[in-house]
Amino acid sequence: MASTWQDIRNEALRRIQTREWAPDAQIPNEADLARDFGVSRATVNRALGALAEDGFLERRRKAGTRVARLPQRRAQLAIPVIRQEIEARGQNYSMSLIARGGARMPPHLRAALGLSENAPVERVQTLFMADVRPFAFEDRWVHLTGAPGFETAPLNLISANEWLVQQAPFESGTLDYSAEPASESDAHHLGCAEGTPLMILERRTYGPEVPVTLVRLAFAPGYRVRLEI
Amino acid sequence: MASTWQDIRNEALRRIQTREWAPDAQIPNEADLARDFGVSRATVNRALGALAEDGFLERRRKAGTRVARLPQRRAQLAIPVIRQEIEARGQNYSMSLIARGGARMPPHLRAALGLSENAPVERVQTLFMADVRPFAFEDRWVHLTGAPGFETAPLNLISANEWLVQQAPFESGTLDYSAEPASESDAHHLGCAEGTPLMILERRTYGPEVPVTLVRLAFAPGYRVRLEI
DNA sequence: ATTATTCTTATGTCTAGACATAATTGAGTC
DNA sequence: GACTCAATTATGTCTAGACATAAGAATAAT
Repeated sequence: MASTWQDIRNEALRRIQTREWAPDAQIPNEADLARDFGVSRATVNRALGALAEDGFLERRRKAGTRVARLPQRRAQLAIPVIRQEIEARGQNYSMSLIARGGARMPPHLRAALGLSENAPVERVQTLFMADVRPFAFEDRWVHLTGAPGFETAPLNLISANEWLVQQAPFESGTLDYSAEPASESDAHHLGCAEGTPLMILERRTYGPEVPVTLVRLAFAPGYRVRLEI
Repeated sequence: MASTWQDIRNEALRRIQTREWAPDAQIPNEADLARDFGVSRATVNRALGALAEDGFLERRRKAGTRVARLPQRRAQLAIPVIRQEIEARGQNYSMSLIARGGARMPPHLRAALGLSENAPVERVQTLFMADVRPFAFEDRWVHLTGAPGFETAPLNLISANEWLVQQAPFESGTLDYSAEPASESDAHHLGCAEGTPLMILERRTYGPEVPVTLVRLAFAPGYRVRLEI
């Protein structure tokens, strides 16, 4: 008879899915539900809050709670830390630093990250291997003001990715996946033919104050991005 | 002076980011933090729970709370409802039913969805347009037991996707993105050269009891999947 | 030494009551 | 009718206290 907040959430979800609570319709308020279920209002609040978090319900003070018109579910992707991704497959992770240095950053990339003309940047190119096969080729620009100490990071020992995750926790960012033909450089490093369709990830991350890094990752052919719902 | 649970969360996050609470280290227990911050334990619990949800902390009963070794942040993707995606760009959505009927489903696809040999399925092929340009080509298999009434859905008026979302709310599923060369069929419908790199989405959805649908979506060249953090 | 059993402890959750806050509703005014 | 302002109301959150539960730690039995 004792109901946990998960029980309430499951029952509410069932009513949504069976359309007992129709899309866009108001559902009873917390106080009434609490009475009906025989629990305290805090418990109902926890349950409905979780469903709102997951996009099944829309809640507004005074206006009440309604079922989302399109149950816009969100898929979650654990941000790829390449080492973990490789190790999760039971393969052996390794990486090698291909190139590193303060190159001139092309204006369109500068603009994409929101950097001024003379902001100090460093470019790092890394190849990641799963067992003996190339897994991904990374071309990264790091804004040194946004990642102090990066110039002296031992990138032969730890990948730029992991160094940044540990040393310069970011606040926000975007990931953009696209399908593109392998460039000459991609093909060379990944050992595939030029023009082969590759999954490309472009990632931008921003710290509390300034942009931190812009990354272009080219994955070896056959790579899949999996999201669970 | 009054602290909300968000204040506590922010302060905890600050300590994590400044490494005042180092990765993998234990942090004080809820009771102590509650005393220090001058709030109730429930409030601390709410704050730390949120940080655990976001992957900054790992919590286990009795063992206590520790800072995640790698703060594995999760990116969220709003599940693509194609009409919304097109309309969000300010373009005009339209679609046309290319083919529909009860074809024989290839064994490997059957297996992928977990269907038996004689489960009734229907195949639907749809082309989605943004303004006058092809946007995506959809090849969908629907398990009729999992989506009762689908045989008579007016797919010339409403897309299979929207019909299913509204009529057969699913429980779980997977999305798989990959980069593949355009097949002859893809190229024909999307108006690109065969072999052009395309973003492919393979989506499987399952109802409470049975599999519902397996979809392969080929997006026109240039398509990007964007995730926000 | 190894295994089973019993503390012990930190998190997980529920309750009842209270106040805060946003937003709609309705009343009163021009 | 259009506008302003106050009343109302549903959600958001806090508190203090309580019990539940998982799992590490200590103890007892093999």
